[in-house]
Amino acid sequence: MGDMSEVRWLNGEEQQVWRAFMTAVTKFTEHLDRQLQRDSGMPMAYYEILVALSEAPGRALRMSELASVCHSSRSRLSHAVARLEKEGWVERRACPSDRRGSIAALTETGFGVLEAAAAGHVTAVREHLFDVLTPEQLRSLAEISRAVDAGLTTECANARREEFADL
Amino acid sequence: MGDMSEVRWLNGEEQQVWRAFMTAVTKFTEHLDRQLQRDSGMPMAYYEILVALSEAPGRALRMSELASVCHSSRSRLSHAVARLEKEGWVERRACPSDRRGSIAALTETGFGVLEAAAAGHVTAVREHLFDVLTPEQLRSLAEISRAVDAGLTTECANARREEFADL
DNA sequence: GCATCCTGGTTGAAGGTTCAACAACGGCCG
DNA sequence: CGGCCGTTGTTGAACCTTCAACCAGGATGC
Repeated sequence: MGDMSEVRWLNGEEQQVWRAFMTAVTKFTEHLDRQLQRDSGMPMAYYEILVALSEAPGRALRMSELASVCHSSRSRLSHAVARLEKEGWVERRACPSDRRGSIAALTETGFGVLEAAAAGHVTAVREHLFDVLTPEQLRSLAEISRAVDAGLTTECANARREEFADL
Repeated sequence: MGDMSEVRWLNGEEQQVWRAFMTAVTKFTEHLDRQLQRDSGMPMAYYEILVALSEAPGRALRMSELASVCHSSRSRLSHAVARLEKEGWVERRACPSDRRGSIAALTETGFGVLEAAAAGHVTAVREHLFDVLTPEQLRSLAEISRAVDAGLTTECANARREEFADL
């Protein structure tokens, strides 16, 4: 925890930016989530798991790698894969090199479901993100995203360093 | 549903922007949510309810208005206020002008909790958003947010129009 | 007045996420 | 080998969100 003695509050203009940003993100992700749920019966987090698997060599990945690719916790992934397995979209295999390991593999059925879901999802993304922004704004959004991501990554590194400092 | 016969897929560059954006948003909101949960015992959605109430005249709002301010469904809000009421941060009152209505009001305790939570939350927002972006990028982010929001708003209107068209 | 429809709000069940606890395995060092 | 620690993955409970169903009260039309 940093020093809270001098909080740099947001001024009026900053608040406007902040709220506009949060509103847009909330509505946007909610829209995508609802679209996928309605048309393909899965939330966006599950769709991204299928995408990650489909792009992996052999359409299979170890759970821990899958978790890191999807920015997901192990626990969440474990629950999610359990559901995807019950649907018959993914199957679990033993990992030959490490007996702790578990490998999630996309089934043919799962690949088909993903192919069917992709069209609607991509269309929604294009309509509500790419089509409403100019090329200039898109470039800017990419830069902004990378900057925010970088800020969070170094932050996590800092947090880890502080943890060690406590010991 | 629109015509899916010619899906305009994302090219490589577009995919990069898309993934960078989603990664940044996911990590960012997760970070804020975790910070609030850890330091103040509530998720961000609940924090925003308290904020909305604190800014309303008399620190009270009707449920439906509160829902629209917070971009929340009625159901979600109902559950959330139930929890906030159990904590003693919000109380429900009858609405004098409409006997169906229910009014959520921030308690003194709730206001105190909000004040205590605000410092850490605003600090996190500043560190991971405002501090990592240039003034130019912030202006751009505001424009982008407004454009996306507008795109979703007209889309909702279209959806509603299509609903009517079906009848 | 009354039938009808719409709006405001709540509820319960089902599904998703988080957190803490745990079991099982690998790696390392004595 | 044997003890110890870090990693991998799962589990169950608690919590949050969503969805559909529902009740109660206003609004409209006859």
